[in-house]
This record gives sequence, structure tokens and C-alpha cells, in this order.
Amino acid sequence: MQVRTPVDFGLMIRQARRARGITQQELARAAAVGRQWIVEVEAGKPRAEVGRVLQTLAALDLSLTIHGEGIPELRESEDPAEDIDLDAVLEAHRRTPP
Amino acid sequence: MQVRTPVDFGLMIRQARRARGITQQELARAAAVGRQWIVEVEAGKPRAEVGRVLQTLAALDLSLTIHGEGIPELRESEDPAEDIDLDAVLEAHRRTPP
DNA sequence: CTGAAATGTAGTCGTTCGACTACTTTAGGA
DNA sequence: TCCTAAAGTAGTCGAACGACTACATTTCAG
Repeated sequence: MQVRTPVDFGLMIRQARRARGITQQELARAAAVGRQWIVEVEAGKPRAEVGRVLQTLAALDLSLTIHGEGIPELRESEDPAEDIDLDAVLEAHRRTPP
Repeated sequence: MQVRTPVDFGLMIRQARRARGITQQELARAAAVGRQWIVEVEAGKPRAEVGRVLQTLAALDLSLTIHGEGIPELRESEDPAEDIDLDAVLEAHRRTPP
């Protein structure tokens, strides 16, 4: 989903938190922030610190993606487990045993 | 590209800014922030305010996407101009004139 | 190589942050 | 309905923010 404003962050954090069935208190501990801060961020606080927001998204297993002119689709080293053809690997192994 | 830390934001903002050939000063005006702030954010300042970061991304025409368990792919009203088959529309119009 | 533009650094100042504690209000299961 | 946990509100306090001005450093076209 698109994130355009701090309110969007708040909605998404709340939604994800509820989907996981955890309380603000628990999320606060997991993200290493105060519970009060979670309350404010879920309400869309525009001046919250990015670092903490990212920590919180990470604690919820949410991932952020950025795109636009001049932005590479992936960083090198990103998506490290991409499209491995397991059959091919096994076949190769079979042909050159230890 | 994935954004995991404030440094990632900094890198992307700088890259997009350069891709557009504008200076920190110009970006600062476009995003309604101080130039000094741009300097710090491009360096990965973790305590910058989310609101301003979003303003800056918008000023650069960058878009942020969030995904994960419990997050809808799109909000209703998002992606309003999706996949219109122009031919089909014209064909329909041809069959039922004003 | 030179010099102007772009970028980075330093310090001031009023404002706001976020952790914390302590209450109040809301909500939902027994 | 009641009653406990969850969620929201209030106030304090040290720390950091971000705009600003002024200066230093880097970059790169000519």
C-alpha cells in the first residue's frame, strides 16, 4: 500500500499490530519505544522520528519499498535468495559428486 | 528498493535529487525544509521527522510502499487509473453512440 | 589551475520530542 | 451487566530538533 502521510503509517502500524494480536505495550517493548509513543504514532504524529518508525515497522515484519525516477529496483545484495532453480542445483551436484 | 534504515532514505533522496539535477538548496525549497536539514537527512539522520521525510519524497516524486501480513495491497481509491483497455472503451463507445 | 557554485560544519535559539508516571476512558469477555 | 485489560490523556524534564546565519571545504567547468 502507498504511504503518503504520517497518518498512513499510523493506520498501517495499527492494522498490522492488530493482525498480530499484540497490544501497544508489547509492540512498544518489541520496538524499544515508549507505549505513549505508539499511541501518538498510530494517531499519525507527523513529527515522530524516522528511525523509530523504521524500528517499529521491523518489529512488525513490515517492509518499506521506495520507487521512482533514479531509484534502482534492487540494491545489490538485496533479495539474496532469488530464483534458485533447485532442480538444476541438485542435477549439478549429481554430476560432480564430492 | 527496500528501505530498512534512515541511511537508506538518505541514499535514495540524494540519488533521486542528483538524477533530477537539482541542488540541496532547491530541494529544500521544494520540500519546505532548511538546506541544513537536507544535508543531515542525506547523511542518514535517524531522528529526522517522518512528516518532513515524506514531504521530501513527494517533492522528488518518489513513492513509498508498505507490505506485510495484515496490510492490504491497495487502499480503495488507490491506483485510480489502472489498466484501462482503451481499445475496448472505444469499441464500446462505437457500439453505443451518444 | 582557478574561482564560483555546491556542499559540509559550527553555534544560537525557541520549540518539541519521547520516556516516564499517574489517571481516565473505552471496550469486550465472563 | 460488571470489571479488568487495553487504549487514550496529562504533565514533567532533559535532550535534541530544525531554521538560520556565517564560515570552511569540495567539486568541476572554463
